[in-house]
Amino acid sequence: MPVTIQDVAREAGVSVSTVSRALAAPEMVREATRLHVVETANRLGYRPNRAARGLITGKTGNLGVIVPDLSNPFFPAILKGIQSQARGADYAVFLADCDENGAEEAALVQAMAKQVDGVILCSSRMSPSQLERTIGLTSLVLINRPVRDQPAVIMDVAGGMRQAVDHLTALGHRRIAYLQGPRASWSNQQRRRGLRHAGRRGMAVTELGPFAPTFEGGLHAADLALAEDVTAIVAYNDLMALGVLSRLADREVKVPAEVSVLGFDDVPMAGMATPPLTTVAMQNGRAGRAAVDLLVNLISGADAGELRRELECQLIVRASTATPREAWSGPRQVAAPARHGEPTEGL
Amino acid sequence: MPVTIQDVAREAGVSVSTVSRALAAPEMVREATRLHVVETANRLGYRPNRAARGLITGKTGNLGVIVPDLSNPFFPAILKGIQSQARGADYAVFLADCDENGAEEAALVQAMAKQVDGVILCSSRMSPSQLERTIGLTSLVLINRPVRDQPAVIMDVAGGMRQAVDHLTALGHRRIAYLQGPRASWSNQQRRRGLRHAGRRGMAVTELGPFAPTFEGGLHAADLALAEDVTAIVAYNDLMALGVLSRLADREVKVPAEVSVLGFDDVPMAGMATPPLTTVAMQNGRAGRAAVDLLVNLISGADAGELRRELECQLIVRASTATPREAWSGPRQVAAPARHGEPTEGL
DNA sequence: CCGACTGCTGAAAACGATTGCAGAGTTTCA
DNA sequence: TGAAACTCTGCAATCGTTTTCAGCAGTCGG
Repeated sequence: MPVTIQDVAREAGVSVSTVSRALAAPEMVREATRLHVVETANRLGYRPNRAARGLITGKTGNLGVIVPDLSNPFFPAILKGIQSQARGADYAVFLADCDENGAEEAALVQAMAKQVDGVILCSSRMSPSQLERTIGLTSLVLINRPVRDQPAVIMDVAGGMRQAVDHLTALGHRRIAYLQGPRASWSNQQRRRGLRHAGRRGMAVTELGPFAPTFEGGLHAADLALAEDVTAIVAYNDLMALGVLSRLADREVKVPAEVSVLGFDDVPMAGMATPPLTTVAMQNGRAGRAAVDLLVNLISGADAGELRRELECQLIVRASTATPREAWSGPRQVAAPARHGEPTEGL
Repeated sequence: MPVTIQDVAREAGVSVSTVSRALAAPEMVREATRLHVVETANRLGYRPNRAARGLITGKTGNLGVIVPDLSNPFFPAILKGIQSQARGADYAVFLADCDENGAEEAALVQAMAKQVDGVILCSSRMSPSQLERTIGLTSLVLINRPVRDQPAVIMDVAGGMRQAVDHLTALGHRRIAYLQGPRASWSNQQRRRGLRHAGRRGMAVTELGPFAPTFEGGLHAADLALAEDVTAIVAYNDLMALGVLSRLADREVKVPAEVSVLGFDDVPMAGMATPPLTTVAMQNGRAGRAAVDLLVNLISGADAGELRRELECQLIVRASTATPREAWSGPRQVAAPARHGEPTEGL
């Protein structure tokens, strides 16, 4: 029922080869013929069968994307970038969710390998050995997980952390807490690396955790952080930071008057929290687009292409950070008269 | 380089036909041969080329999914359901995001049609005529948008609204406001349909809007709602409800002591808001799974399958709704002494 | 003992595209 | 004018699979 290249050829009165060339290699056929063929193809609504094409060319015209968890708002943002860039390059996108499971992720790549020209792995959860085995199954581009000389898009998280540190230093903070995410994760390592900058700025950092990188993890971590003698809390990501904010509100600790809170990722919710969360924004959309560029280059064999793309992070200053009015120390008496310092908003 | 059916045949000392049958139609080959072939195939790591198979069977083994906007937390939840169910049925999933644009959506279906066996449209943004034209391009299953006798998964939003109304009635509310979402949207229509139930319960409903179904829309709507003489605010969705919550907090209106707030969707953030939001939960994961079931049935031509699947909604009572302590009326004096009614939490 | 039947296997024709090769025109140049 | 060079187009092979059809061997009934 669908219109094939044969139909077009018959209708246009030429051979299938000519049709194929008219559409794919314009310079190989006479201009008049080309126009005629193209017109006929359009009139019939011909669209080449990609499976058939793939069979002979060995290319599928598809890209695969694997994310650890779709319900983590961090990934849809990347996905949108991948989507739009892939569409522009005339690739379709296969999506799979590995449920934070490295083995599942490896299996998915394996299953996808034959149906795609390459795969983009977002924040891969695979173990190094799994990853090592997976490389070579198909063209791979990693996001946020550099491995040897594998093409990758990485975000300069350490740089982002340095911005955060400088921001807090400038405000006058001298003692801060960092709430760790999953200890093994590359992102967590990078944040800690950036934290070393704090020492050079004469700031004392207390590392707590690891905690679950979730809202609940933040609730949990908040109490521990309050028990430390710090004036600012830097959370592994925004979800945790939101948890911290929530817990502090419950305990009637004023943010940012008494404690400043800072997150990572700039998820959509960050700007809507009370107070709006100061956070380190990642360029997720651009990361997705860059990954597609890298992958397309890799596929087309243009080894001239760069192998690694590093994206800057950007501190977004909102209302959850301010100059430390006073250090928080020890448990607070619930009924203590609140000092209504105006919240220094807008900084 | 990849191992083909020919390789397996040669290695096993049989013909390609036999290999094909051994793997796909076990009853057509002798048990001993089958085992031998299967063993050889596994040993060589053979995986059939789906493009080649698709060429002859006319089936691709792929499903397409189109969502209006990935960054809307409502859709990833559905997507996860689609994912896992599709994987179980041995289908791969093509994903596309139409950026809330009906024309784009139609174009995407068109582009996908040849590469998939069927498409799932989540909350389609197409106009009726666009949709009408799209039906027939490929097998189509709709989520949250019933059209004629097209197979669809729909959520009983009206029923959910009735639960919400009953909940508020039981608490003693008599005057509520409903903040509309996009007026043309099916979801909005359904919520309004459910609202008619309020009349039968002797409750007065003020409909406001339409507003943008976003956090900002909620900020906007909150002020208008406060100007009405109501004790509860029902928002089109959770994002709006969160906006309302935020705005009310800014204006120092206590929720739920002074006004109850209620949302729809139960997005992950709803439970993390302060106060945690009472909301009508949709079974997104199940909706996704059901859509895949419907689509697979449709594809396999088993017309015996049901055409429409209706899923119940479930009111999740959290802390943003309570008995109306007093009606809100007129602008509040900012410095008025707060009556610290304990927030009746847990209801 | 022969024919029909059954159960299993292999040869070959598809599916829809791309592409190397060769042939048919047309132009160029001696 | 003839041959060479060059353009353009068609034929046919090819990709990896499924599926139809036919064939072979063995079994069973008569």
